[in-house]
Amino acid sequence: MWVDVAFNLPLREPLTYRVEGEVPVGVRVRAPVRGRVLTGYVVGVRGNPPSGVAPEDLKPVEKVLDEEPLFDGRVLSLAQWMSSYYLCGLGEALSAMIPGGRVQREAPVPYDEPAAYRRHRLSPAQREAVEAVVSCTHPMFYLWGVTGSGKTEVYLTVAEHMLERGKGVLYLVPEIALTRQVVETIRARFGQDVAVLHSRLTASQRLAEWRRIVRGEVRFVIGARSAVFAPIGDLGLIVLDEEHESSYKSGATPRYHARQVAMHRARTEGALLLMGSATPSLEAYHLMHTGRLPFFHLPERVAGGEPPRIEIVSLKDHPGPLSKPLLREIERTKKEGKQTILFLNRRGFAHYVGCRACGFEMTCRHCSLPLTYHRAEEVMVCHYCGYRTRPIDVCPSCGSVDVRYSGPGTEQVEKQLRETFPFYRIARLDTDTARKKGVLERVLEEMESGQVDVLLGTQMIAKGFNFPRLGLVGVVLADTGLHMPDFRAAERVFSLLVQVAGRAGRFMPGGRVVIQTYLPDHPGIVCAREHDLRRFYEEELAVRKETLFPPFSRLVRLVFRGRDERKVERDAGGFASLLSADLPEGVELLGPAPCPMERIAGNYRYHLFLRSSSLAPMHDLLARTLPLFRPSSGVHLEVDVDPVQVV
DNA sequence: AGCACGCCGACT
DNA sequence: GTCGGCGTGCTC
Repeated sequence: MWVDVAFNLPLREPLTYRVEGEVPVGVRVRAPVRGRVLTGYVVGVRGNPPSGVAPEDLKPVEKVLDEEPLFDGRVLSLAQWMSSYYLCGLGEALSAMIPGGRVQREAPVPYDEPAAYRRHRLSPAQREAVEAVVSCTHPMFYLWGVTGSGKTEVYLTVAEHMLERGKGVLYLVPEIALTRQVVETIRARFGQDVAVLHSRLTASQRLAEWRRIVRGEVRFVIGARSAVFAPIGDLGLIVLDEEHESSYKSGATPRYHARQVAMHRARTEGALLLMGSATPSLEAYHLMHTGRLPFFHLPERVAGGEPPRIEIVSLKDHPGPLSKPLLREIERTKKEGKQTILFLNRRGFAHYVGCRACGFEMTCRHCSLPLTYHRAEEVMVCHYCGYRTRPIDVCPSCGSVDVRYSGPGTEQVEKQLRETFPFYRIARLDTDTARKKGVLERVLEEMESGQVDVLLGTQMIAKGFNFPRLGLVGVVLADTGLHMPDFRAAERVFSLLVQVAGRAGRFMPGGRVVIQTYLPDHPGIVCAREHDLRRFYEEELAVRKETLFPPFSRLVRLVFRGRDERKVERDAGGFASLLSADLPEGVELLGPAPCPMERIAGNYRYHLFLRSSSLAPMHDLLARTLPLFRPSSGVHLEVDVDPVQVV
């Protein structure tokens, strides 16, 4: 017999091989492709050789890797949809969906007995929410609830309802590592029917879990982005917690968005997609307020209490990195016997090193980005490619000694904290300090048990943790990212601030938040202070409408990258003219232009955008033109449908 | 994606 | 006269 095999290659069609005996669709095989032997997925079986190729030219499969299929027709049609939606090969889609581990006799995921489950009584609002969700006839539903409003209990109650009716449940979270409590609750409540697709699983363990799911031994799957592909049969519910999180978008080809895949699965498999967040994405808000997405609002915390008071400190009036008002609050918090968390999304000592005399700026030789000064190691580091070089104290361009180190990072703030409060117990958590295994866990434990007065850190401490003695949350600089030419910058800042504020008020009444900024009048910052979400969404929607960005349009981004700038530019221009030659009505071509981050790790980058009110004409155009275009050698083209990153 | 085939510049 | 650049085609 003959089998059609899809490989992790940008090929349009599967390739056909000869095989001995019966081989089902869904198994992996090793087969020769142009001299080398690759692993591919059997996506079709045929009794007769295909026409168009001489049967004697068909090579035999070298080895069949699986006894049992890894996927069925439903997974295959999802892969086909992925391939057409994200404009990638079928094999590329399957490779992104299915774990690539080796089949081993034993790669079991250890199962430890979960703690006993204590059922919580639902509040009237939560019961109402559950009612609204289970009676929903639309394939999607949104739970818009402030931090602490008990969304998780609603998800779990709906999940229980689905499981009782024999349906499967998929529960997606932005980062499984930060969801220990939820995972524990779920395991306690649903036992061995649960598969936890943890980021620490090895490839073989992932595959072992995938097989358990395929065999129908699992009815409940919890995991991050890639868990959206879990082959649960008779799917009843997909929970998408923290819907606004950008980690649901894949950074590699195919650049899928778990929310988009979940929507598609919900529609085609007859399941309900239940999304939730305290700060919905602008897309979700727009759908809710144009009546296309039913939703329920949970405006109050289960434990009651007022939202925290938020103070904005203008760094123009109060010099930083730690202003007088913030230092005063830290001191007061310590005197009350409470703890402080300080956020700064910038590690290292100084983010910018330049010469005041001639304007020389110290940038990476492989990236068009400034280098960060790391004081502990006495080295300049590029945070994009890792390039390291010696710091300067004399300008290499003009010889001036007026070299300025500015743009403070966590290292510098830590230094100032220790100098100001020599007797406080201060801890710092960023990729530099948490590199050593166990440090993260230890510091968080010390924080929980009250052995730390001030915890300073980057994004990695921004979510997922609840500290009972927390009294103050300080945002050292809210503006990071606002200068980037990214149409979602304001939305990101706003949702970070609202999330951070939510964390502060969670346990203690009278919790305080201090936000330092050079842009005290920025709408994202003002609205966060006022707890005025609607106003932010309406103002930001007006901006998007004016500038014609999502949700008022759809985008496809095409990035060209390579070492040779002239070739990259030429290819971007060449493809642009190919596109403009038969640009459909209503599709706009923007660019080509150098990316805002023009060079990363030695690669020059150019991009162009297609924009239209709907995806269909752009899909058609690209399905037509991409096969006609081959980038020059050394140039790579990446297609990003619904891009999130645009720099 | 890789790898081979094939046609134009500077070199033992 | 060749070695090697990368533009183009193909992979069962």
